[in-house]
Amino acid sequence: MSDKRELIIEAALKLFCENGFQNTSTALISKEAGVATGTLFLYFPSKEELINTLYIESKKELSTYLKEGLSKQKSFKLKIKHVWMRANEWALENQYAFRFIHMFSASPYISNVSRKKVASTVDFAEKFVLASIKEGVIARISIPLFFSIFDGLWTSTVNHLSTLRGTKNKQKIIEQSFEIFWKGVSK
Amino acid sequence: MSDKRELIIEAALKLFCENGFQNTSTALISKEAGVATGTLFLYFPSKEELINTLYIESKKELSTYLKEGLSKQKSFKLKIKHVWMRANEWALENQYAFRFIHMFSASPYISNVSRKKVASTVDFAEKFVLASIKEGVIARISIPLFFSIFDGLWTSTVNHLSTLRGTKNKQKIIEQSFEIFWKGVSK
DNA sequence: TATCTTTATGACTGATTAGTCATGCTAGTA
DNA sequence: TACTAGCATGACTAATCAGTCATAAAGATA
Repeated sequence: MSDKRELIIEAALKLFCENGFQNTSTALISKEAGVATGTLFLYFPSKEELINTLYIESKKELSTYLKEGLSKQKSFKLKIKHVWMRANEWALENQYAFRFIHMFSASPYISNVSRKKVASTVDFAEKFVLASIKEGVIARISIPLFFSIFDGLWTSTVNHLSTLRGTKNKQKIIEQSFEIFWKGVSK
Repeated sequence: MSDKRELIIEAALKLFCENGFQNTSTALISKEAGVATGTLFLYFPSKEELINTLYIESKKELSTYLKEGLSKQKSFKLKIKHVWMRANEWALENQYAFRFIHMFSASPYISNVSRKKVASTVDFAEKFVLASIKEGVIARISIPLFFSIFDGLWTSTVNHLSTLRGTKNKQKIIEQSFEIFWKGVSK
């Protein structure tokens, strides 16, 4: 992957988060990235494609990060907690990417193409969540609802964290939120 | 309030939800509303102001709807459940307004002005949530985190509901989600 | 009916923007 | 040094859009 492509991605993520899709022109992105206006269209056929790519790649990065070290966790609770902790860590370390995913998910830009391309983001979790329901570890709810709740709690936790200062404080909130989630979904 | 103003608000809500802020021109909104392009600017000084107004008025409507009949509920759990049920009902009945609030909250458009103007949306709940924490009914978490979690779970529940068919099914999910929320936050 | 006020219209404009393309640059090869 | 291939440039353009304004219609008042 080219150096300039990466610069454009970084710049676009930042500007879209700070000013929204509407108020971020391709010229501005190029300027922020330190490349010519034409260069952007060398790597991305259109602004919309750039936005979709940003989403797909951010989701992939997140997914990879969540899976790392997962197999070491033995119990279902530990597995889920591992994913929870890493999801929150990732969001704090990649604030622009996190906010972008959030913005994009809420917007109607999501094309069917991108929806499908990232359908596998939580695939890895589906198996053990299903297994846990069968084992009676967690309440009898549908998998999509389970993921939806995880996602909603994750998002609101991170949004809450961004209003706080202090690393220790944040760690405490992340643990607290997980306990709330776990109390809620476990049997 | 003028008739045309209302038509513009309805049209704008619909189009913004369907096409996003970027791909919805003021001309298109006027056309959908059945008024002249100039008329929009008679009621709203700018597109941005229109967007802000949409947010503020939707939030106010929601807030009013949530408070209705609240005083009849005796226990804290019943009060919160009342708010939860009405929040979900409102979202299903006002899908565009709900999606708009969601979109807008995720976007950076939120100006400080609108943030302040709607700060009172959940004011009414603050008192009895605080009281309940003191009474030991719910876990010792901060009020903002409590509201953040409520909001996150509400949003993800409604998003999940929109993928389903059948009123009875939906009602079941709403109850299920509330139980998860309540198990999570209560002591 | 005549006069005044308010509300509505839509053609128009200045500014902005996504995307193009002819040209330039750089690095690899011989 | 001469040639080539592909990356990079930024001035340019066709299209679009937010917002204006001169004009007109509709209501109100007397």
